[in-house]
Amino acid sequence: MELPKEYNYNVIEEKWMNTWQDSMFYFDWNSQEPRFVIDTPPPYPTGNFHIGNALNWCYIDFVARYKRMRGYNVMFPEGWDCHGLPTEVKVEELYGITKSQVSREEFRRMCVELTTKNIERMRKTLRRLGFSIDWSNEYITMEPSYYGKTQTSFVRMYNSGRVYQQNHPVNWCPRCETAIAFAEVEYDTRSTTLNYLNFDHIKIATTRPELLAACVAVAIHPDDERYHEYAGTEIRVPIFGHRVRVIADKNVDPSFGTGAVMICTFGDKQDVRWWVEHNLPLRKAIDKTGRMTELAGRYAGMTTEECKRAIIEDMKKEGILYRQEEITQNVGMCWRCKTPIEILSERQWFVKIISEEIMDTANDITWVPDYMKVRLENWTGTMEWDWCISRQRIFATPIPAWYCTRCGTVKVAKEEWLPIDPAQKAPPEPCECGSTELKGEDDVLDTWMDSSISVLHVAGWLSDRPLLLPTQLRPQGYDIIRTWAFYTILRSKALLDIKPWNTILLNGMVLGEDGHKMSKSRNNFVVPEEVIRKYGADAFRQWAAIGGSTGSDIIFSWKDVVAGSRFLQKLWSIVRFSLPHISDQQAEFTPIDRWLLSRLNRLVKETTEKMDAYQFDETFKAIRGFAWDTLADNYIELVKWRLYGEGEGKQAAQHTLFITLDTLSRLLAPFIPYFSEEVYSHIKQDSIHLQTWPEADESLIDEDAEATGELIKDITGAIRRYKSEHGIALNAPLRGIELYSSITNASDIAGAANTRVLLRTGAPDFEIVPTEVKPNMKVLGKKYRDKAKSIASALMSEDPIRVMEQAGSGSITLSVEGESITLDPSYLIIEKERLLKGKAVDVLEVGNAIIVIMR
RNA sequence: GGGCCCGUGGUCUAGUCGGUUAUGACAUCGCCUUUACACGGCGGGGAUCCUGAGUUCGAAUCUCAGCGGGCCCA
Repeated sequence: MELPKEYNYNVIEEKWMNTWQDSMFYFDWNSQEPRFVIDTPPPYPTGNFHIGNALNWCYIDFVARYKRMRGYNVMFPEGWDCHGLPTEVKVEELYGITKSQVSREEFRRMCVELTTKNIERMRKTLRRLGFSIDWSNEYITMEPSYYGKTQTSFVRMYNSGRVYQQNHPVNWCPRCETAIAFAEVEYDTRSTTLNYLNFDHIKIATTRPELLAACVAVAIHPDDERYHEYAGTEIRVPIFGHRVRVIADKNVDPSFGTGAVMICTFGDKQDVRWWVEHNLPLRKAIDKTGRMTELAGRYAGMTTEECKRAIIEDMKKEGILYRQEEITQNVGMCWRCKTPIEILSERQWFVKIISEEIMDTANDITWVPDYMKVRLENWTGTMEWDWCISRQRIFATPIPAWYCTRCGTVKVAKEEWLPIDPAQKAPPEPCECGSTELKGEDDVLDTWMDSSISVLHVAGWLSDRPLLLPTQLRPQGYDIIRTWAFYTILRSKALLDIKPWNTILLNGMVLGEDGHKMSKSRNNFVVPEEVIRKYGADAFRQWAAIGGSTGSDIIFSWKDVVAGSRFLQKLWSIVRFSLPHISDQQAEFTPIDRWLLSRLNRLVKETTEKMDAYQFDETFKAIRGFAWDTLADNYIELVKWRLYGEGEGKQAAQHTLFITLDTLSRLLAPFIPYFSEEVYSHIKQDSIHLQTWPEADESLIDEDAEATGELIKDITGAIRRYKSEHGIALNAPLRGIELYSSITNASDIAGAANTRVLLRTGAPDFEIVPTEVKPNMKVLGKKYRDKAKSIASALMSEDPIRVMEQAGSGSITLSVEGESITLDPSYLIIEKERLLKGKAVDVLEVGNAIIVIMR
């Protein structure tokens, strides 16, 4: 069968995509084989599987396919992390409504509908990219079967004291009107005004005069001579008139502003620290919508901005404000809407953070690359408050709790009631006080409460299956170490006291071609679908493999994708040439066959080691180098004459090609599944993806065979170059070649050169003239240390002819700085030139071989 | 302000437990249609290995400082 000249990736990829059965990649819950369970990141169903996800999934697929071929029972599940504000915002946009205009159930239904559609679109991209996902283990967090588990995890952690409800300062977005966790706070530098105010006899400086009503103390540094006499006294807050304590605290920076600061509830995190430490009262001046409360007197009802302007005006008039200056400061903002956050004290639900437990567990996990662990350490070290898990939103997992309207008791659901939406359903039993008047909790859970149990879900937690914890691999981007990795470790330990995974594999971010983060505004945005359409999934996957080392940021580059598609075409040409010639019949290998097989087995050994270390770039580059350079440009050129003829060695070449093609298909299978399947389908009637990874045959790795083969290859190359330089057609015969070398079988050289080759022993009758003596610093330096330099320069100034004569007798004696030194010839290299004695021949030298070409 | 990573031909990149001539790709220039491939082959040119200092017989590689870039965070 004649293969088409061009590799038509789109036709072939779609053919195999539609042929492959999902069941090929199902995890077998009953298997006795070693298992390899992957805690795949559940993407947010935006509808578009972006290129950063695609890089992450390529890594996962390389591993999943490789491990399957190594005999592991692999689970590569796919989850969807559905809940969250972005979908709420999108639904409001789509329907032109706000969420308060429809019922909660109706709004939730709209979100579910949109999410379902988005998931369907993203599934198509996942399939087209050739990912070997186990669709029998798909999960969707918005479904009751999943969020019921989220609720169970909540209930269990409540019962064990790891979840609690409390009035506590929380980060609050006044626009979204919800509490958020530290992980959701972004920081940006903004310029603002520092206002200097007269507080009776102390001057204070503040960037937030609108919080004057919330002032609960004034703090000064204990060693500050300007103020220390006032420590412990009371002072009147201007405008509002309430009296507050003056406290001394070493955390005050005396050089900032006036050296005196007002403590408010709450202007920033430091206020919260002081508030706790000095047991200060609470004054709430800002409400949940970002407006001033009754406490703010005549400013009540204003937004914080309006209040700030008004209070500044008033204070200027009254001579309280005496100076203003511009400063820059970092402002915490809501990750979603970029509104500056407030810190409000609210009754919220929290998860207790035990930093030591997280770090101990992290230390028991293998981090790839290892330095990424530091990011978790740094983040864990900065945790000051517990994780606030309640959110004032709709599209999320409901908190399964009720409040008794009579006695106020909080009733948390029993496990057997779950899943449940307390906003819609009353608890099946009355309050302890006997009342059946219970109001359901309106708050919902942070979406990370869903996704941080992904690992428990895939490991079979709360199912009738065995619990497969710890799982083998967590693959994820380094940008979500402080969230997903952190929370998952926390939850796995809190719920089951087991680490979630043995290994965490981090991928970098994908940057646009200009080296910046991809964004629509920079116009450097590329979507995977566009790449597939132009060059196919296998070319895209090659970019993911070789774009950079694991963990580093990777620039998307069209030329890498183009290079990938060219490699496919090159491979296709190799296959197209080889297929009519391959044979599984054994035969006596020639030196060049043994050379190729040795290199092939070395490749298998090397790629196996690199795959085990998750070094995809190095693995793929090694395979590509072998296929392109060793196999195509050298081996095939050397054995063509044998394959075309009918003589001795034909069978050996056919069998060598067969082994090589078979092995190469297997090595390529994890990276380019479509191409390797197509090739293998021409070799055997079976899927490459059900085959085993090749094993290196150590007996075929042979230094001598490689040295001999390398020499044959280099000699042939030199002859080819000679022809090229002399304008001789590459297949034209020469008059004759005489070869002085260690080679005993020159038939492939003769075949490739299309010229008779006479093997000669000894050396041709040339005059050998040394031209230069080079010291071998590697050995010389080690032995003679600080003397090496002067020996080297003495060597180089010696007469090369004299040195060569001495080297012939076994040792070289030199005078170095008045001292006589005897060197072994191995300490130096003598560059030589061979002069002809007027013969009608050309001479080429390759290593120790001398090629004499009859003109 | 702290932490992490990175600075290698025009561009991107390998190498780095110190040691001859620094890897490869793309681009560029020259030659070549030889029955797998011109999306190819062969060859050439092109690098202060960011800067400075130190350690060492010897530094792209180790140490320190600086400059520049990216990311995470306060």
